[in-house]
Amino acid sequence: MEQRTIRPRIADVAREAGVSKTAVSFAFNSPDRLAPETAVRIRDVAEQLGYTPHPVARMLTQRRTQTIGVLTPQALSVIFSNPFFGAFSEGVAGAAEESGYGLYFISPLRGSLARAMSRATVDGVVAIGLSDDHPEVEQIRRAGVPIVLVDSTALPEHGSVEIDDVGGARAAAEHVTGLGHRDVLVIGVEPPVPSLAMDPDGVTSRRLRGYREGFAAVGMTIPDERVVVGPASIEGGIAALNRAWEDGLRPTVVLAMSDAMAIGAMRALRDLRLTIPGDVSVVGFDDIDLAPHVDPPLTTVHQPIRRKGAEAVRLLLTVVQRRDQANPEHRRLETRLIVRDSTGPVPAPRHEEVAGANH
Amino acid sequence: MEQRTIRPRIADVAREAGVSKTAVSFAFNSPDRLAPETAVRIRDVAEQLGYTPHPVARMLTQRRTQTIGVLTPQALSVIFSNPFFGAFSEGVAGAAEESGYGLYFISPLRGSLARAMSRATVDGVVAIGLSDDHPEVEQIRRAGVPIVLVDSTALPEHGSVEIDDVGGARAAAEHVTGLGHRDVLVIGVEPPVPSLAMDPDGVTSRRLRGYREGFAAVGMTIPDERVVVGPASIEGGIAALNRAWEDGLRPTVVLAMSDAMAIGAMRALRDLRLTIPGDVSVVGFDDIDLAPHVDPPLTTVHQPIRRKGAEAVRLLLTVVQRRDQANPEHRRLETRLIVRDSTGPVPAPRHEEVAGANH
DNA sequence: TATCTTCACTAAACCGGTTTGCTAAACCGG
DNA sequence: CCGGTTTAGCAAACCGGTTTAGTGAAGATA
Repeated sequence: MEQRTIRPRIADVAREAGVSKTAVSFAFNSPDRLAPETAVRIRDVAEQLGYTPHPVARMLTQRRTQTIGVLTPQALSVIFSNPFFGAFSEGVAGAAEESGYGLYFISPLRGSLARAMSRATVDGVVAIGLSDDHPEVEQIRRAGVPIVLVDSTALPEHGSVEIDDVGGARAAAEHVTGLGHRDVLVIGVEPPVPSLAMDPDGVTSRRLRGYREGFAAVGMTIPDERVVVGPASIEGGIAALNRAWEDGLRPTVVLAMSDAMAIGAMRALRDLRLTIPGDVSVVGFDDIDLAPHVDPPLTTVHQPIRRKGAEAVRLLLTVVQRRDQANPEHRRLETRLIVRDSTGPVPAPRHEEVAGANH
Repeated sequence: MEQRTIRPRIADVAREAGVSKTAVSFAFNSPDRLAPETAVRIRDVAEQLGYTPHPVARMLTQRRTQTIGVLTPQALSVIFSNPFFGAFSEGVAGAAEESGYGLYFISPLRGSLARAMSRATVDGVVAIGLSDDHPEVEQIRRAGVPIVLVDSTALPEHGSVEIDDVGGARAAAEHVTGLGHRDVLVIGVEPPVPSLAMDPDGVTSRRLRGYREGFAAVGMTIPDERVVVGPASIEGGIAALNRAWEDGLRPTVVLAMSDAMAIGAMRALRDLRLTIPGDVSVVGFDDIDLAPHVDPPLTTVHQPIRRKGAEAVRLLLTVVQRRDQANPEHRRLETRLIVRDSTGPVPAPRHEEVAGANH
């Protein structure tokens, strides 16, 4: 019946209080420029009218939005299915809130990240997993907003936060080779856009390099056929492991690049009537909160997820607030292997070994 | 050295292309009002200048932001520590993306949710767990933006999505009473703001009602001393259980109102050298993705988390897009008990029973 | 008493777009 | 060849605020 109440504008308050728009603006933003009683009166009128400054108009004149964006090259609905991202967001949100910034999530709009970016009203962006071979990276950068990259170092002119992927992965590999394992399956995370070749600077490549270094130390290589990728979720892990299994791979250890995938892999292995770590050992990556609580408690590479998010925001805010793009900071956080119960010594060769598999 | 490049404005494009601002605007928004070749020329110039319409200015004139907000009464950094919220966000994000809407997270700004709200540039809000006894709820509603409530029915003039909390909780209680349990500990989720009394319409109250109904069926009551609350996280569960234990409670079953808390409780119980479900049974609530994978697989009340988020967005968008506040829709989604391995028959009375505890 | 400040407030320009109302030229049928 | 319609594009108003550059009166200074 009654149409939505039109929100009062600054002019309404001005008229009602018998002052100019300027005075109303002052009453809110610099009350000291008004006689105290005038300021109070104006704010009373505003309160009573239910007036509140229109945030969009305010953004326009102040030329800033007090908002930072979190840019993800994949749909949020897939990103959020990885528990890692929840923890990362926790770090981002904590640092943003602390500085009074709002949080806006930017993900591809009708297939285009650049389009989503141009729609976004943010003062700066934390981009997670945006590799420099992303087809739209140039357009995104041309938007001219400050960017901090997480998990991709490729663009040195922007600040960045990364972790020691290679070191962490190597430690994982050394751990399992030390247990006698030689037959490995690597489960990697799918790059957001199917590039022609695998981005050599992406997380997957870096961690793979670490795994290979670890195996190289005992004179082993990890052939490409032993590497399978999928989305970083439980489902992705299940699918990846089953695919490998159907391809005839019979690893004694699975190195997964995300805990969610590791958990999925464990599920799939169990469904194949295998025990962990009796028949197959599994190592994850991330050390999400739940890693110690799954069955069995997951051996994994710990990374400081929350801190990664928080640091990224702090880096971003220094350039946003100082308008100072010069010599951006690159920060690398440490990783470390956490040995729990999903890894154990290589099992004695099984009788019913499948012909032709893994030598 | 070089200051940040000033982004080109519509007037720059107009001048460069030798047309009016109007023409440029048309070239982007209604190209059919221009001669085809003119439209193309203008867009070429724009492209070459790196022009992209200023999103804030556009919002101002179009009087809409193409963004929806997710309102949480607690800090995002605490909200995100509950895996439930990741899944919920997944649902929200999926539905929002599908309709071309951006996602903005609104959480208290310097202690005030209303302040955060007035800063937020959104066309509508999905409010999760906003009870009507929240001190700022009136101010928030006065902002006049469409709101859909999730997990709180208290404001019938807004659309809402809820679940059958009572039924789910009752089923959980019936399950454990059926196993012979009588000594219960309820672990509830802390309301966002410490109200004077417990909000009778909050999730915690509703689920507690369900538990009580289940126990009432076997002639038992759950006294208030058997109910302890805390933040809905693993840590919160650990703390809650330990607190109860120190208070001398020795339950044979723990009913937790969130899986995260249930997992925390299991951890704490193990650290007390108790087995699950041998010594103590545990039931969760939510059925997060990881619930089947923890040790032991968690018996819990399933709720359609993603769908809850998606439905809320869809409800919101119908009122946002139709500008139609009339007879808002209230949707209730089903819950169901999923029995896994964290519950079992009540154990035979232990020898070393602590004097004075639980009869 | 004349001039200089300070104080309290305002009119107008501006932020960067979109939209409305209009005009001049091209087109069209009779 | 003339009046009527369409087409292509423009000037100006507008969205809802903030900020700049004053203005007039009161108080301070010489």
